[in-house]
Amino acid sequence: MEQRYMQIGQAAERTGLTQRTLRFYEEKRLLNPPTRMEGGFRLYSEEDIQRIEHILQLKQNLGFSLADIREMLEAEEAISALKAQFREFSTEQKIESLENATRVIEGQMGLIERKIDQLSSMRDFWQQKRAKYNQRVKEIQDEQTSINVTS
Amino acid sequence: MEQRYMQIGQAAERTGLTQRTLRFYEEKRLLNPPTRMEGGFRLYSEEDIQRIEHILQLKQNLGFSLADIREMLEAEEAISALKAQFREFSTEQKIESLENATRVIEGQMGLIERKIDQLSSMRDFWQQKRAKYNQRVKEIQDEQTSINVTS
DNA sequence: TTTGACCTTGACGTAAAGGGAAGGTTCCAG
DNA sequence: CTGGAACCTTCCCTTTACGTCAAGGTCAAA
Repeated sequence: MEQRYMQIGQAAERTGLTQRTLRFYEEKRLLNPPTRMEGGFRLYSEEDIQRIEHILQLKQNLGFSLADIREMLEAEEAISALKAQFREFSTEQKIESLENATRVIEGQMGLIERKIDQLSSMRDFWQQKRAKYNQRVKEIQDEQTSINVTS
Repeated sequence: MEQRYMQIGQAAERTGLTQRTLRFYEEKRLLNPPTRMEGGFRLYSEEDIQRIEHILQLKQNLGFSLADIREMLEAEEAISALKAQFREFSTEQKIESLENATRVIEGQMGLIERKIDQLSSMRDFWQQKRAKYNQRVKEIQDEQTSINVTS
Protein backbone atom coordinates (compact mmCIF):
# COMPACT_ATOMS: atom_id res chain seq x y z
CA MET A 1 0.00 0.00 0.00
CA GLU A 2 1.70 3.14 -1.20
CA GLN A 3 1.29 5.86 1.36
CA ARG A 4 1.62 9.57 0.89
CA TYR A 5 3.36 11.07 3.90
CA MET A 6 3.88 14.62 5.01
CA GLN A 7 6.22 16.18 7.51
CA ILE A 8 5.12 17.90 10.65
CA GLY A 9 5.17 21.37 9.11
CA GLN A 10 2.63 20.45 6.52
CA ALA A 11 0.57 18.46 8.98
CA ALA A 12 0.44 21.51 11.19
CA GLU A 13 -0.68 23.66 8.30
CA ARG A 14 -3.33 21.17 7.27
CA THR A 15 -4.85 20.94 10.72
CA GLY A 16 -4.34 24.52 11.83
CA LEU A 17 -2.37 23.39 14.84
CA THR A 18 1.22 24.25 15.64
CA GLN A 19 4.05 21.76 15.42
CA ARG A 20 4.43 22.09 19.15
CA THR A 21 0.82 21.07 19.66
CA LEU A 22 1.20 18.03 17.45
CA ARG A 23 4.22 16.90 19.42
CA PHE A 24 2.36 17.65 22.61
CA TYR A 25 -0.61 15.53 21.60
CA GLU A 26 1.74 12.74 20.73
CA GLU A 27 3.41 13.05 24.11
CA LYS A 28 0.00 12.89 25.80
CA ARG A 29 -0.75 9.79 23.73
CA LEU A 30 -3.63 11.24 21.83
CA LEU A 31 -1.74 10.45 18.65
CA ASN A 32 0.08 7.22 18.04
CA PRO A 33 3.78 7.73 17.48
CA PRO A 34 3.99 8.56 13.79
CA THR A 35 6.40 6.88 11.42
CA ARG A 36 9.74 8.55 11.07
CA MET A 37 12.28 9.16 8.37
CA GLU A 38 15.73 7.68 8.91
CA GLY A 39 16.91 10.95 10.35
CA GLY A 40 14.08 11.02 12.82
CA PHE A 41 11.70 13.45 11.11
CA ARG A 42 8.08 12.65 11.83
CA LEU A 43 5.91 11.50 8.93
CA TYR A 44 2.15 11.85 9.06
CA SER A 45 -0.29 9.88 6.97
CA GLU A 46 -3.71 10.93 5.79
CA GLU A 47 -5.11 8.70 8.49
CA ASP A 48 -3.15 10.57 11.13
CA ILE A 49 -4.60 13.82 9.87
CA GLN A 50 -8.09 12.45 10.20
CA ARG A 51 -7.44 11.39 13.72
CA ILE A 52 -6.23 14.87 14.52
CA GLU A 53 -9.35 16.36 13.03
CA HIS A 54 -11.42 13.96 15.04
CA ILE A 55 -9.66 15.15 18.17
CA LEU A 56 -10.33 18.75 17.27
CA GLN A 57 -14.01 18.01 16.85
CA LEU A 58 -14.20 16.47 20.28
CA LYS A 59 -12.25 19.32 21.77
CA GLN A 60 -13.85 22.28 20.10
CA ASN A 61 -17.41 21.08 19.74
CA LEU A 62 -17.87 19.07 22.85
CA GLY A 63 -15.39 20.85 25.05
CA PHE A 64 -13.68 17.76 26.37
CA SER A 65 -10.30 17.91 28.02
CA LEU A 66 -7.43 16.15 26.33
CA ALA A 67 -7.50 13.53 29.05
CA ASP A 68 -11.16 12.81 28.35
CA ILE A 69 -10.48 12.64 24.67
CA ARG A 70 -7.72 10.14 25.18
CA GLU A 71 -10.08 7.87 27.05
CA MET A 72 -12.66 8.13 24.34
CA LEU A 73 -10.15 7.37 21.63
CA GLU A 74 -8.99 4.37 23.62
CA ALA A 75 -12.53 3.12 23.87
CA GLU A 76 -12.88 3.45 20.12
CA GLU A 77 -9.65 1.61 19.62
CA ALA A 78 -10.77 -1.14 21.90
CA ILE A 79 -13.76 -1.56 19.62
CA SER A 80 -11.69 -1.83 16.49
CA ALA A 81 -9.36 -4.21 18.24
CA LEU A 82 -12.33 -6.46 18.86
CA LYS A 83 -13.30 -6.09 15.25
CA ALA A 84 -9.99 -7.57 14.20
CA GLN A 85 -10.65 -10.76 16.15
CA PHE A 86 -14.24 -10.81 15.18
CA ARG A 87 -14.17 -13.91 12.98
CA GLU A 88 -12.89 -16.10 15.76
CA PHE A 89 -15.68 -15.17 18.12
CA SER A 90 -18.60 -17.35 19.06
CA THR A 91 -21.99 -16.05 18.10
CA GLU A 92 -22.62 -14.89 21.63
CA GLN A 93 -19.29 -13.13 21.81
CA LYS A 94 -20.02 -11.45 18.51
CA ILE A 95 -23.35 -10.17 19.68
CA GLU A 96 -21.93 -9.07 22.96
CA SER A 97 -19.11 -7.13 21.40
CA LEU A 98 -21.47 -5.50 18.95
CA GLU A 99 -23.77 -4.50 21.73
CA ASN A 100 -20.85 -3.22 23.67
CA ALA A 101 -19.83 -1.06 20.75
CA THR A 102 -23.38 0.15 20.45
CA ARG A 103 -23.36 1.23 24.06
CA VAL A 104 -20.20 3.23 23.57
CA ILE A 105 -21.68 4.88 20.53
CA GLU A 106 -24.91 5.67 22.29
CA GLY A 107 -22.97 7.27 25.07
CA GLN A 108 -21.33 9.60 22.63
CA MET A 109 -24.59 10.31 20.89
CA GLY A 110 -26.21 11.11 24.19
CA LEU A 111 -23.61 13.73 24.93
CA ILE A 112 -23.96 15.21 21.50
CA GLU A 113 -27.71 15.33 21.65
CA ARG A 114 -27.81 16.97 25.04
CA LYS A 115 -25.48 19.59 23.72
CA ILE A 116 -27.58 20.15 20.64
CA ASP A 117 -30.69 20.54 22.76
CA GLN A 118 -29.10 23.16 24.92
CA LEU A 119 -27.76 25.01 21.95
CA SER A 120 -31.16 24.89 20.30
CA SER A 121 -32.79 26.46 23.28
CA MET A 122 -30.16 29.16 23.31
CA ARG A 123 -30.79 29.78 19.65
CA ASP A 124 -34.52 30.04 20.23
CA PHE A 125 -33.95 32.52 22.98
CA TRP A 126 -31.93 34.83 20.75
CA GLN A 127 -34.26 34.20 17.88
CA GLN A 128 -37.14 35.61 19.88
CA LYS A 129 -35.17 38.62 20.94
CA ARG A 130 -34.25 39.33 17.38
CA ALA A 131 -37.87 39.02 16.28
CA LYS A 132 -38.84 41.47 18.96
CA TYR A 133 -36.29 44.00 17.81
CA ASN A 134 -37.27 43.63 14.19
CA GLN A 135 -40.85 44.20 15.17
CA ARG A 136 -39.90 47.38 16.97
CA VAL A 137 -38.00 48.66 13.96
CA LYS A 138 -41.02 48.10 11.78
CA GLU A 139 -43.29 49.88 14.20
CA ILE A 140 -41.04 52.88 14.30
CA GLN A 141 -40.73 53.00 10.56
CA ASP A 142 -44.50 52.81 10.13
CA GLU A 143 -44.95 55.62 12.58
CA GLN A 144 -42.47 57.68 10.65
CA THR A 145 -44.20 56.98 7.37
CA SER A 146 -47.59 57.98 8.65
CA ILE A 147 -46.16 61.26 9.90
CA ASN A 148 -44.68 61.95 6.52
CA VAL A 149 -47.98 61.22 4.87
CA THR A 150 -50.02 63.41 7.16
CA SER A 151 -47.58 66.30 7.10
CA MET B 1 -39.38 45.72 45.22
CA GLU B 2 -38.90 43.12 47.87
CA GLN B 3 -35.98 40.90 47.01
CA ARG B 4 -35.17 37.46 48.24
CA TYR B 5 -31.44 37.14 48.80
CA MET B 6 -29.20 34.20 49.45
CA GLN B 7 -25.67 33.94 50.73
CA ILE B 8 -22.78 32.61 48.77
CA GLY B 9 -23.09 29.09 50.12
CA GLN B 10 -26.58 28.67 48.83
CA ALA B 11 -25.74 30.41 45.58
CA ALA B 12 -22.93 27.95 45.08
CA GLU B 13 -25.24 25.06 45.73
CA ARG B 14 -27.86 26.40 43.36
CA THR B 15 -25.44 26.87 40.49
CA GLY B 16 -23.21 23.89 41.12
CA LEU B 17 -20.16 26.12 41.36
CA THR B 18 -17.88 26.50 44.35
CA GLN B 19 -17.79 29.61 46.49
CA ARG B 20 -14.26 30.13 45.28
CA THR B 21 -15.44 30.16 41.70
CA LEU B 22 -18.17 32.66 42.42
CA ARG B 23 -15.67 35.00 44.01
CA PHE B 24 -13.32 34.38 41.16
CA TYR B 25 -15.96 35.29 38.57
CA GLU B 26 -16.69 38.43 40.51
CA GLU B 27 -13.02 39.29 40.58
CA LYS B 28 -12.86 38.79 36.82
CA ARG B 29 -15.88 41.07 36.49
CA LEU B 30 -18.17 38.49 35.02
CA LEU B 31 -20.52 39.14 37.89
CA ASN B 32 -21.37 42.57 39.18
CA PRO B 33 -20.34 43.06 42.77
CA PRO B 34 -23.26 41.59 44.68
CA THR B 35 -24.98 43.44 47.49
CA ARG B 36 -23.55 42.79 50.88
CA MET B 37 -24.84 42.49 54.40
CA GLU B 38 -23.55 45.05 56.87
CA GLY B 39 -20.87 42.67 57.97
CA GLY B 40 -19.68 42.15 54.41
CA PHE B 41 -21.32 38.83 53.54
CA ARG B 42 -22.28 38.62 49.88
CA LEU B 43 -25.97 38.51 48.98
CA TYR B 44 -27.10 37.07 45.67
CA SER B 45 -30.42 37.80 44.07
CA GLU B 46 -32.38 35.57 41.77
CA GLU B 47 -31.19 37.77 38.95
CA ASP B 48 -27.60 37.14 39.91
CA ILE B 49 -28.24 33.42 39.76
CA GLN B 50 -29.66 33.74 36.29
CA ARG B 51 -26.63 35.63 35.15
CA ILE B 52 -24.43 32.88 36.51
CA GLU B 53 -26.45 30.29 34.68
CA HIS B 54 -26.16 32.32 31.53
CA ILE B 55 -22.41 32.36 31.96
CA LEU B 56 -22.35 28.62 32.42
CA GLN B 57 -24.29 28.14 29.21
CA LEU B 58 -21.83 30.22 27.29
CA LYS B 59 -18.93 28.45 28.88
CA GLN B 60 -20.07 24.86 28.74
CA ASN B 61 -22.03 24.85 25.53
CA LEU B 62 -20.08 27.23 23.42
CA GLY B 63 -16.71 26.76 25.01
CA PHE B 64 -15.88 30.42 25.38
CA SER B 65 -13.17 31.63 27.68
CA LEU B 66 -14.18 33.74 30.63
CA ALA B 67 -12.59 36.74 28.92
CA ASP B 68 -14.75 36.21 25.84
CA ILE B 69 -17.79 35.80 27.99
CA ARG B 70 -17.09 39.03 29.77
CA GLU B 71 -16.99 40.87 26.47
CA MET B 72 -20.24 39.32 25.37
CA LEU B 73 -21.94 40.20 28.63
CA GLU B 74 -20.67 43.74 28.28
CA ALA B 75 -22.11 43.95 24.80
CA GLU B 76 -25.44 42.78 26.14
CA GLU B 77 -25.27 45.34 28.88
CA ALA B 78 -24.49 48.05 26.42
CA ILE B 79 -27.69 47.11 24.66
CA SER B 80 -29.79 47.33 27.77
CA ALA B 81 -28.09 50.60 28.64
CA LEU B 82 -29.28 51.98 25.34
CA LYS B 83 -32.72 50.65 26.07
CA ALA B 84 -32.88 52.78 29.18
CA GLN B 85 -32.32 55.97 27.19
CA PHE B 86 -34.50 54.80 24.41
CA ARG B 87 -37.34 57.29 24.83
CA GLU B 88 -35.06 60.24 24.40
CA PHE B 89 -33.69 59.04 21.10
CA SER B 90 -34.55 60.42 17.71
CA THR B 91 -36.23 58.03 15.34
CA GLU B 92 -32.99 57.48 13.52
CA GLN B 93 -31.13 56.80 16.70
CA LYS B 94 -33.80 54.38 17.74
CA ILE B 95 -33.58 52.47 14.52
CA GLU B 96 -29.83 52.47 14.61
CA SER B 97 -29.62 51.16 18.12
CA LEU B 98 -32.14 48.46 17.36
CA GLU B 99 -30.21 47.42 14.30
CA ASN B 100 -27.08 47.44 16.33
CA ALA B 101 -28.63 45.13 18.86
CA THR B 102 -29.80 42.90 16.06
CA ARG B 103 -26.30 42.62 14.74
CA VAL B 104 -25.00 41.55 18.13
CA ILE B 105 -27.73 38.98 18.40
CA GLU B 106 -27.10 37.65 14.94
CA GLY B 107 -23.46 37.26 15.78
CA GLN B 108 -24.35 35.07 18.71
CA MET B 109 -26.84 33.11 16.69
CA GLY B 110 -24.27 32.51 14.00
CA LEU B 111 -21.89 30.98 16.48
CA ILE B 112 -24.61 28.82 17.90
CA GLU B 113 -25.78 27.62 14.55
CA ARG B 114 -22.34 26.72 13.34
CA LYS B 115 -21.89 24.68 16.48
CA ILE B 116 -25.21 22.96 16.03
CA ASP B 117 -24.31 22.07 12.46
CA GLN B 118 -21.05 20.52 13.45
CA LEU B 119 -22.64 18.61 16.27
CA SER B 120 -25.35 17.39 13.94
CA SER B 121 -22.85 16.01 11.55
CA MET B 122 -21.08 14.26 14.38
CA ARG B 123 -24.36 12.81 15.50
CA ASP B 124 -25.13 11.55 12.01
CA PHE B 125 -21.76 9.92 11.82
CA TRP B 126 -22.33 7.95 15.01
CA GLN B 127 -25.90 7.31 14.04
CA GLN B 128 -24.76 5.51 10.92
CA LYS B 129 -22.24 3.48 12.81
CA ARG B 130 -24.85 2.41 15.26
CA ALA B 131 -27.22 1.42 12.50
CA LYS B 132 -24.48 -0.68 10.95
CA TYR B 133 -23.85 -2.49 14.20
CA ASN B 134 -27.52 -3.08 14.81
CA GLN B 135 -27.78 -4.51 11.35
CA ARG B 136 -24.92 -6.89 12.05
CA VAL B 137 -26.54 -8.05 15.27
CA LYS B 138 -29.73 -8.82 13.43
CA GLU B 139 -27.91 -10.73 10.73
CA ILE B 140 -26.13 -12.84 13.28
CA GLN B 141 -29.32 -13.53 15.19
CA ASP B 142 -31.13 -14.52 12.01
CA GLU B 143 -28.32 -16.89 11.13
CA GLN B 144 -28.55 -18.40 14.56
CA THR B 145 -32.28 -18.80 14.33
CA SER B 146 -32.13 -20.57 10.99
CA ILE B 147 -29.58 -22.99 12.38
CA ASN B 148 -31.84 -23.77 15.27
CA VAL B 149 -34.69 -24.36 12.94
CA THR B 150 -32.82 -26.65 10.62
CA SER B 151 -31.13 -28.64 13.36
C1' DT C 1 29.94 19.99 0.40
C1' DT C 2 27.77 23.73 1.59
C1' DT C 3 23.66 26.22 2.45
C1' DG C 4 19.14 27.10 4.04
C1' DA C 5 14.91 25.22 5.25
C1' DC C 6 13.14 21.96 8.20
C1' DC C 7 13.34 19.13 12.02
C1' DT C 8 14.89 17.10 16.79
C1' DT C 9 14.76 17.03 22.08
C1' DG C 10 14.89 19.50 26.32
C1' DA C 11 14.12 22.95 29.43
C1' DC C 12 11.77 26.66 31.03
C1' DG C 13 7.78 30.03 30.78
C1' DT C 14 2.95 31.31 31.01
C1' DA C 15 -2.10 32.33 30.79
C1' DA C 16 -6.44 30.55 32.30
C1' DA C 17 -9.25 28.68 35.74
C1' DG C 18 -9.59 27.72 39.66
C1' DG C 19 -8.01 24.88 44.64
C1' DG C 20 -6.74 25.17 49.44
C1' DA C 21 -5.51 26.87 53.78
C1' DA C 22 -4.43 30.48 57.10
C1' DG C 23 -6.09 33.85 60.07
C1' DG C 24 -9.69 36.78 61.11
C1' DT C 25 -14.85 38.37 61.16
C1' DT C 26 -19.89 37.88 61.27
C1' DC C 27 -24.16 35.70 62.15
C1' DC C 28 -27.50 33.64 64.78
C1' DA C 29 -29.42 29.92 67.83
C1' DG C 30 -29.49 28.71 72.25
C1' DC D 1 -23.68 36.77 75.36
C1' DT D 2 -21.37 33.03 73.68
C1' DG D 3 -20.10 28.96 70.65
C1' DG D 4 -20.00 27.20 66.33
C1' DA D 5 -21.10 27.49 61.56
C1' DA D 6 -20.65 30.31 57.71
C1' DC D 7 -18.25 33.81 55.60
C1' DC D 8 -14.41 37.23 54.75
C1' DT D 9 -9.71 38.40 52.40
C1' DT D 10 -5.09 37.25 51.09
C1' DC D 11 -1.65 34.52 49.46
C1' DC D 12 0.39 30.86 47.35
C1' DC D 13 -0.25 26.38 44.64
C1' DT D 14 -1.80 23.33 40.81
C1' DT D 15 -3.35 21.69 36.44
C1' DT D 16 -4.09 22.14 31.61
C1' DA D 17 -2.59 23.25 27.32
C1' DC D 18 0.32 24.79 25.16
C1' DG D 19 4.42 28.90 23.77
C1' DT D 20 9.21 29.92 23.43
C1' DC D 21 13.78 29.61 23.12
C1' DA D 22 18.35 27.03 22.61
C1' DA D 23 21.51 24.00 20.71
C1' DG D 24 22.00 20.98 17.62
C1' DG D 25 20.83 17.26 13.72
C1' DT D 26 18.73 16.24 8.84
C1' DC D 27 17.26 16.95 4.06
C1' DA D 28 17.54 18.31 -0.59
C1' DA D 29 19.21 21.15 -4.11
C1' DA D 30 23.07 23.49 -6.23
